Amino acid sequence: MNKHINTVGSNTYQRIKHDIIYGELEPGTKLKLDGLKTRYAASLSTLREMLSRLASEGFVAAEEQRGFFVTPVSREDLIEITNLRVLLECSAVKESIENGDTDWEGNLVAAHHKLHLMEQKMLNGDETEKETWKRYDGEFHLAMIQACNSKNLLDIHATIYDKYLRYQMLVLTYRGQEAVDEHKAMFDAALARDAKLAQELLEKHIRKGVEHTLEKIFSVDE
Amino acid sequence: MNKHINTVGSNTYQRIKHDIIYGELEPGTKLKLDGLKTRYAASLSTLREMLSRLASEGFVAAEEQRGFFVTPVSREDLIEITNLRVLLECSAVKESIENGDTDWEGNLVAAHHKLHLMEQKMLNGDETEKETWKRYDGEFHLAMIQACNSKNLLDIHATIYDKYLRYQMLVLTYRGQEAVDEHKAMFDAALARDAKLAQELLEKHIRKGVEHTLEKIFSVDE
DNA sequence: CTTGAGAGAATTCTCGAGAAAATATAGTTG
DNA sequence: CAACTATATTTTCTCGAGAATTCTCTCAAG
Repeated sequence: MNKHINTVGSNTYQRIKHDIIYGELEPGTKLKLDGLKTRYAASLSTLREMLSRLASEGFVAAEEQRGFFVTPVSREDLIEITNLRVLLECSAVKESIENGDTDWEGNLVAAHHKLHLMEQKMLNGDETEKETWKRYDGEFHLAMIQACNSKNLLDIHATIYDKYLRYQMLVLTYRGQEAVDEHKAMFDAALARDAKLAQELLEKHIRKGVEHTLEKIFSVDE
Repeated sequence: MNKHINTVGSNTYQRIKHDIIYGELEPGTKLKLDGLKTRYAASLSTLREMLSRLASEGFVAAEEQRGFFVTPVSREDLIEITNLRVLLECSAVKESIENGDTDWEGNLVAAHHKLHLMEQKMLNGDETEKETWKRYDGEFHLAMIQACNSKNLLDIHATIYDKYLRYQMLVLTYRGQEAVDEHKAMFDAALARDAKLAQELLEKHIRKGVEHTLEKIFSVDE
């Protein structure tokens, strides 16, 4: 299915990134090279190379001569990430709806269908595949903006989305029917080529989801 | 003045990045590790680490098992970069104008003053310090958005701006009095706290500058 | 009881060497 | 002469070791 990238480097890169996003490496944790060496079975040089990459993407904080840390989380950071996501994704969805061809529509229909199936599963109480569900959610949002004609924008968006995803994983709340309806409404607006409506729905959708998250994570502490 | 970072790594990182932005390493060039090793006097591991970083920022293209290249330039890419810069910088300037405190105003006044002095020099035919001029230009634009309250946005903007700068350096045109007036108008709008006007002026300013560049680089070829 | 200095330990930073893969070259066959 | 194969060369990828730096703990002085 998905091509297996076989260098030690890109493998550990993906694993570390995954572990940060999905909370297995907790925010603020010191990433000691020697510890990572045993955990990921890679050499110091290789690890440094990948940590450097993750640092420039913002998942890792690097301090000169003092090592690497998992980037901490904070209320302010989540708000910044959210605003950026709204800005980028709303801009992209407009372009995408205006430029999208038949292939784009096809992929969008498929992505929404897969997401919808998973959402039904979740509504029925099956919470065994939260990670898969979130992946379909991401793929649906990506399908919406795929035709925006800007590789640069899609790249930046992907990173921002992953950062948003990390916050989601810290609580992993499911808004239920409400979110399902929002996805459907956005999907319909996109097929109807109503860019303005899609933008409005998208912004509300994103902000509502994050409010939910903000309350749960940063209600008392930090 | 500016603190000298002394590790071999960050030094070569800065030098390679500089050489890419200022065209000393031409777009598309194959970056052979062994060649870089002699040029920058650093080991393979260190070089790989820094090239990986530059790759994830988009200044270098990395192909699995096939090495590193200076990211190519293209008309489409410049247009994408421009649209992103407009999107990010206009959003940031609005926030900044609405939130900026006295410190922000002070820095902005200083940045505009320095830029203005340099522009006068350029108008008088002194073109010996183009790099300094472009630095002041960048610092002015940064000063405008500095108070936007989003580290994430400022980070992304900085990278996008550097990419824009590389295209500028490929031609290095000077629009003269026109650009000077535009800077002044934006500066005045910011001090008058007229966010909407500042946004409009900024978008026009950016797009005009790029049109100028587009014509010169991609008029015939590629 | 706090503060500072200094030795020792832990950690990061940098390097060159060997393994793995890709590219270029030469040789052979149809 | 073209196309394929085998070999040689180049280049990337990965690793562990040693140097440089930071951190930690102990102990003494005020």
